[in-house]
Amino acid sequence: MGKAEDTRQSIIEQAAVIFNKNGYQRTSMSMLSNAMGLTKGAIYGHFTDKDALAVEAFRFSISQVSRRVGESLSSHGGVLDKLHAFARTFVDFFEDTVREGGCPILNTAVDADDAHPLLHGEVRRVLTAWEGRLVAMVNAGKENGEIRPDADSELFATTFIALVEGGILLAKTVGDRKYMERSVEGIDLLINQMTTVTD
Amino acid sequence: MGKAEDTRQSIIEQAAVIFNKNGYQRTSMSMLSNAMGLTKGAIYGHFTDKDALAVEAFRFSISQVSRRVGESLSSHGGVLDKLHAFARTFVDFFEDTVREGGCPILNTAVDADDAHPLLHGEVRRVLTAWEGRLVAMVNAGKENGEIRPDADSELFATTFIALVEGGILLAKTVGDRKYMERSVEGIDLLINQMTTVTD
DNA sequence: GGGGGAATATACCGAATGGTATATTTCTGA
DNA sequence: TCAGAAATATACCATTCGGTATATTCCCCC
Repeated sequence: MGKAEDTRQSIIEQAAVIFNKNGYQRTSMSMLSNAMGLTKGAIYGHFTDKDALAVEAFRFSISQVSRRVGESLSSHGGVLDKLHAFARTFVDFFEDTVREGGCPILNTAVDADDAHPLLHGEVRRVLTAWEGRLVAMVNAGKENGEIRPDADSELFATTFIALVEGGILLAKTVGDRKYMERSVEGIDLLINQMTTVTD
Repeated sequence: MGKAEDTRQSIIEQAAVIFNKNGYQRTSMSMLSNAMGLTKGAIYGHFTDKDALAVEAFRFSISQVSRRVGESLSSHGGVLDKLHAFARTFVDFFEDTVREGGCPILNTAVDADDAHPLLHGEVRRVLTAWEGRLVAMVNAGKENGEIRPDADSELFATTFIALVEGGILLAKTVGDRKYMERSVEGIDLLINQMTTVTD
């Protein structure tokens, strides 16, 4: 509704970047409040505690990525084209991703280990949803004949995600986007394997 | 030399696990000292500050992984066998890895982001060394005829590392080692592609 | 154009942080 | 064996942490 809701949303969006850049633990409530020109009292008026804000911030980050991916896929008709575009998105937005602190899934998965069950659950849910989406795409490709019926959709989904996240890790850590490009090239290879007959 | 050196080494080895389990930031010096039955004064007698200890602990963790990998590879003669065994090692030791807090490379790369240049440099060095080792193995395979001369060794090295790290991330976060197995299966596929003629 | 409630600021809490100066214990070599 | 040095413990520092009670300001509706 009114101003309060705007403030709340603004806190989430700003916190999302700061959390992602610095990690959950290194991000203090004072850091957040200072960065957005508010006081801790104001923030705690909108969120019960640091964890609750972190969860909302993480969800927002994920929704942003989903939006981008959705836009990339919408301009492609075939399943194969969509899969290639899906992978290519992570190369296209690599610089933006780095600027905003890296992949929120990767960061949160490592950061939220055991110590933060709420965040851990969020990441786990996002990862399995991502996997399910890829499996569904491959199955759709099998139905319309674009993909061989005996292609292993689960194997593909796992390697897709692993290559994307591993590629981001490598590229960001070493500081060279070529690692991201190579990882996506590897995904392209796997996509092609699901179409042509190989033994 | 004497007892002091033993104590120092013991501190490093115990700190390695605790750092890896809890992350750099969440691991406090009191936590470390309590866990190993020492006091902070004793630890600070051996290390100038938390960062110095963290670097030594990271190096120790890496040396442990290297040792394991080295043992796995030593029993295989051919390059292809060595590459398969290299990948398989990460499946074989997956449970141990999880028990000790996950992959130290993955954890430290995400944790040491910008804020800890020393640790960041360590991870970067380890990753490029890993890449170099893989490239060298592939090149050796080209020379002895096990691998096609036109195989892309850099592409292979990058996807190998990305799949291993991404696989660990997925398997540990979702809590199912099948993701690790699938990632390594993906590596096997890529190895086979470098031997048989495909277009 | 106020009155009232919502939104924000202020000031503080106890606990924990990384780190240190100094006291005490333990080990080692002559 | 025992003196001196090396290793460890004790007690403390200033700062920061997440969080909160209360005071103050702002905004919306009658």
